Amino acid sequence: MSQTRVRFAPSPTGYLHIGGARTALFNYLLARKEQGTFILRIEDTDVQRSTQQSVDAILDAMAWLGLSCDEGPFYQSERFDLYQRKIQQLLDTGKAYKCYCTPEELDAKREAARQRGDKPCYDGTCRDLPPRADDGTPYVVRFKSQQQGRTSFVDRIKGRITFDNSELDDMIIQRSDGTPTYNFVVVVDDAEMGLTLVLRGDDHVNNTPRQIQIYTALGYPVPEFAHVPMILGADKKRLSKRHGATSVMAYRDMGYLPEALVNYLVRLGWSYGDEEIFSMDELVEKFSLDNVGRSAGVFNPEKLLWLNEHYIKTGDARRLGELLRFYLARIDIVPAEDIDLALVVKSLQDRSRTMVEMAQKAAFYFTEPVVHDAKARAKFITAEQEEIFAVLHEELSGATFDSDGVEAAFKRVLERTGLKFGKVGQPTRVALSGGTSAPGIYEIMLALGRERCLQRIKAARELCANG
RNA sequence: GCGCCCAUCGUCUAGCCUGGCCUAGGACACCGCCCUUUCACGGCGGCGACAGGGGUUCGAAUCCCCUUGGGCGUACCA
Repeated sequence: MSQTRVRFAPSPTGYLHIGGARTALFNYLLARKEQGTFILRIEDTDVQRSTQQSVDAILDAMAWLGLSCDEGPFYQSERFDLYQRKIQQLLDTGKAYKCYCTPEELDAKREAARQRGDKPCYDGTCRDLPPRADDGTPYVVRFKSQQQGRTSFVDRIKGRITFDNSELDDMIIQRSDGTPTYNFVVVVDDAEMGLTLVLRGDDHVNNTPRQIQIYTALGYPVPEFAHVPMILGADKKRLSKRHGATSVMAYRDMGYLPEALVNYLVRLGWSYGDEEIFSMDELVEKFSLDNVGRSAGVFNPEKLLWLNEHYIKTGDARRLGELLRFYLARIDIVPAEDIDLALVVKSLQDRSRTMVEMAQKAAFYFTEPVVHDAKARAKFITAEQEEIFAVLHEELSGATFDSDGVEAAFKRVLERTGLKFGKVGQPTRVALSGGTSAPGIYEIMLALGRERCLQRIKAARELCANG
């Protein structure tokens, strides 16, 4: 195990979204590649907005994607004592101070600054106040930031980034209710958990200089940073619900395979030459921050769909069969015991872009009696086809039910009736599946098995007779 | 407004660091042809980009500057 320690630190105020999933994935990949440690930390300092439900949703989504952590989940809400001590330490060393300005005053000052066209920074009213006995007046604790000079760091993705310290105001590290704020706890935790690299979203670059100052004030070593670009919608705006689903689990519900989402997400912002398809194992081997791009990427649902199609096409039929059960259940279908789901999957793998689609297309296998599409029936189940069904029934009765066997039986039907493939194939398809658009007829026969085939052909034949 | 970041086909990207191999490669989507028992799959081909302007250089997608465009931040959210 190497020294590399990274983390994913979501705040449980909703489900795991696409952007968060990619950040988690990159961290996970790095940890695995370097045989380091992947830590999961739940950032729930905002007690109001955090819910256990969200925590569970995030955990579920990570498990589904296959992103297992080595340590955690840790909950910041359980570490308030630690933060408290660190804040006191800062207060004691004069690196933080109590601020008695009210939210209303702050808002007014901010607004005034905006009016003047100035940067709306805290003006430092309480910065140099003499120590004051605690008389119950509410206060927040502010970090006394460096005002001279510059703070700069080398981002592993973006290169050197420099901020003028005059840009940084004294931010609040403890609210008036005594709870610590994000920018403070993130530093304490990242340091206490021994992170060697902080890999997170682009939206945090602006927080980095102030965080670096806190590391220094607290005497912690500063880790490396890597800021991954945002994911945008087609309109180049930050990805949100109006761009479609942003929840990872929504993709599972829509019939996406986790490996497809993982593959898509990793390629959005990272590349490895011209390669497009990567298994998790390959990613662990090939992933590197060196090939992560610096610019934001647009989420492209169609490419994700293509990848999903690919993984369905090449996936193990038995595994997909088990997954299919889940999607079948969602449309109230409980597969019959005697039908091998792997055969069903094999017949549909090249025809389904999502598992939801596969379940829909698979429905006919499990529906008794078969519901015939009206147009298809009018055209292919008429008096004209009665003989076909009769002969087919006979041949299938004696056929061996393997792929050579059913094919041979079908060929004999062609010989006996003197008809061409198409003339017999379509009626057969309709009789067996109910429609004209379905898997190959041999595949259907094998999945259905002899009894069901004979039953369905017989039913079709009866329909012919009845007009 | 101010600050930080970014900029190659519609989209994801290769190439950029270490200028010439780039008449800019791959993938998705789209279009066409082929294959074909339906629907699909597949195969082949096509369309399509270095944001603009200045430099530096024998030579720039690659280096520098400006402009433009976009993203992020600017909370007692994270």
